[in-house]
Amino acid sequence: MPWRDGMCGELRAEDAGRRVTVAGWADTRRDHGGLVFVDLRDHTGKVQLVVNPERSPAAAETAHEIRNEFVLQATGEVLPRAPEAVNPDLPTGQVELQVDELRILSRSTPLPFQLDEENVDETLRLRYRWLDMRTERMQRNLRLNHTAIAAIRRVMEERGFVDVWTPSMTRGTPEGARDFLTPVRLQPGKFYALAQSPQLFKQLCMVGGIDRYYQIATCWRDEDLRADRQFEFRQLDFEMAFVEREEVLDVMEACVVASFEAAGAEPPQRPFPHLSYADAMLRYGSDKPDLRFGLEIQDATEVTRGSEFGVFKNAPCVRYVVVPRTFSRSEQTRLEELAKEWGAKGLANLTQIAKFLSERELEAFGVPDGSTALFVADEEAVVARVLGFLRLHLAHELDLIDAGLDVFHWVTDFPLFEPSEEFGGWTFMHHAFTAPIPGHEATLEDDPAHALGQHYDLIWNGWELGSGSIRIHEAEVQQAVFRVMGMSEEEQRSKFGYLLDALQMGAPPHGGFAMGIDRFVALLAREPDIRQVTAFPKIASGADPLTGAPTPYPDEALRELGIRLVEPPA
RNA sequence: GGGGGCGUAGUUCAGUUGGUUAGAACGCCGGCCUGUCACGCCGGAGGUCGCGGGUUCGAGUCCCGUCGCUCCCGCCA
Repeated sequence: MPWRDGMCGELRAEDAGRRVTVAGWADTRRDHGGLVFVDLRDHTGKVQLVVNPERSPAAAETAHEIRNEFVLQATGEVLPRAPEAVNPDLPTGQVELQVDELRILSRSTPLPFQLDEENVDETLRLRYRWLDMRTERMQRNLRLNHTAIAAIRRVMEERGFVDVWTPSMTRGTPEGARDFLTPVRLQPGKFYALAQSPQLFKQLCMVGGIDRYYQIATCWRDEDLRADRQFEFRQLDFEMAFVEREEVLDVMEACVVASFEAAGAEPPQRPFPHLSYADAMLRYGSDKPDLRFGLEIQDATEVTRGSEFGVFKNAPCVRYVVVPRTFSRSEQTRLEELAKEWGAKGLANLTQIAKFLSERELEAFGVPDGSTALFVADEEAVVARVLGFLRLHLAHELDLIDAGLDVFHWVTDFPLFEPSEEFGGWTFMHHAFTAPIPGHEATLEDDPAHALGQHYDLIWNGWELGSGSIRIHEAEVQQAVFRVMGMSEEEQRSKFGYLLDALQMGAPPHGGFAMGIDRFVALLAREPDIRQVTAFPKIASGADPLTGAPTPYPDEALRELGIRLVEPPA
């Protein structure tokens, strides 16, 4: 005897007359004293059970005991409902199951929260995630997560990618995010790090002739949690040998489109538009701009050079945004406060500074009536950042974003290096393995500031979905990059000797990409954070409210690992 | 590390200028009910107002501290 031979949500008018056994959870019970109605729910939906004491006295007796979320098994006859009893709000509303046999398979205590209640405290939901998972929302999200990954795997399969498992426990990378450390009993005093990404292993797969590698890879980073960040997350990680950038982007776009189609959503148009890093910073003040709205940043540096207006006169960079409305005195003050929080010295409103400007300047700005031009003058990086934040802030404040839009685009040609605030000198912008764009190999050591890399980011509505690059496949170039970062020959050997060795033993040109799956699925599900598409996420404090982890360990266990606890830093 | 928001019944919330016994809805318990579908009706239980201190004749309400949750900045190669 099977537990069930039909699914609750799938019964339809054409099933009338069938005898079926269904099993699931008691969603609601309407006990009329005689007749009892139970909405029985499984992951396919709900169906109404009718327990009639005249038809089955034993089932009726059992039915009175039913409470919310009891697990039930019911056998009976699918019958069409009388016309006036049809429930048009339920896909199964044409029929109901007249119950002959009813078994309570499992009982439930009253729940700590109601499944149909909205805005339930999230820590409580996570503490009892197995209940939360029964809601339509979580069922939809977890299944969408699966659907997207399944679609991606089909794309990779069709294109000849090979799923190769790479280690979770690996060598630490002190210059990246903080590592999660794993002590090892056999090697006391030493630590593995949980992989922040399979980056180097997938490159080694290319050297090993795998040609096209992919993995849905779990990655760990010990940094503060956010709406779009957890300690551990999965990424679609792939790498290809003998490819140009466009082939990599093509694979990634195909995965995005396939996921949309599998999810039953309208996929974005391909190919996705490209935007250079320089353009993104100039026009949007961000390397991951949200392109669902305008408010493009305008450059005024040429026009204001030598201006009579003191603030503009000697500023290395002057830019502005034109906002299609005017602001009150207090609104203007508030915006200026925000600009200062973001690092600006001030925020100039054109109408207030017009008296200091020349005809030529005023003409160049050409602000229409009813609009406001807001200026920032400072170092270029400060101007870009402040106007970038301001642009986003105003778009939300003034409701300029069409929530129905999905804008995908690439940002390309990133600088290879950025000034290192920690050490002085230079550090890489993304990672140390990105190849310079052709022609920049020779000069990168003399002029690191202007070396561009073959790096690309995929952006969806201002969220960075992932990034990739054409990698360095020549040991000399790799060593030049390490030297720019201030690494000695010895340091290079000790940290990355295995990579340099591999690059000297027949490394093909190669490149790849990594996309955060959870972030992608959260956006696809229109959820505000990745916890809503993750089965068992941690909360912002870094704890797991369900299991109570992390927990202290007894001293004996630590001693075996050669570890003694000290007071953590304040 | 810094800034903002929140914390009242199992849940979601209300709680006036500081004023008697802290309320509602849902859930829960008991009773009635044969066509309901958020069933209905009657009755009932349920509170360390996050915690600690202070001001006051009197604190859910004001002040200080603290804890928890959350969003953001830093951080996230």
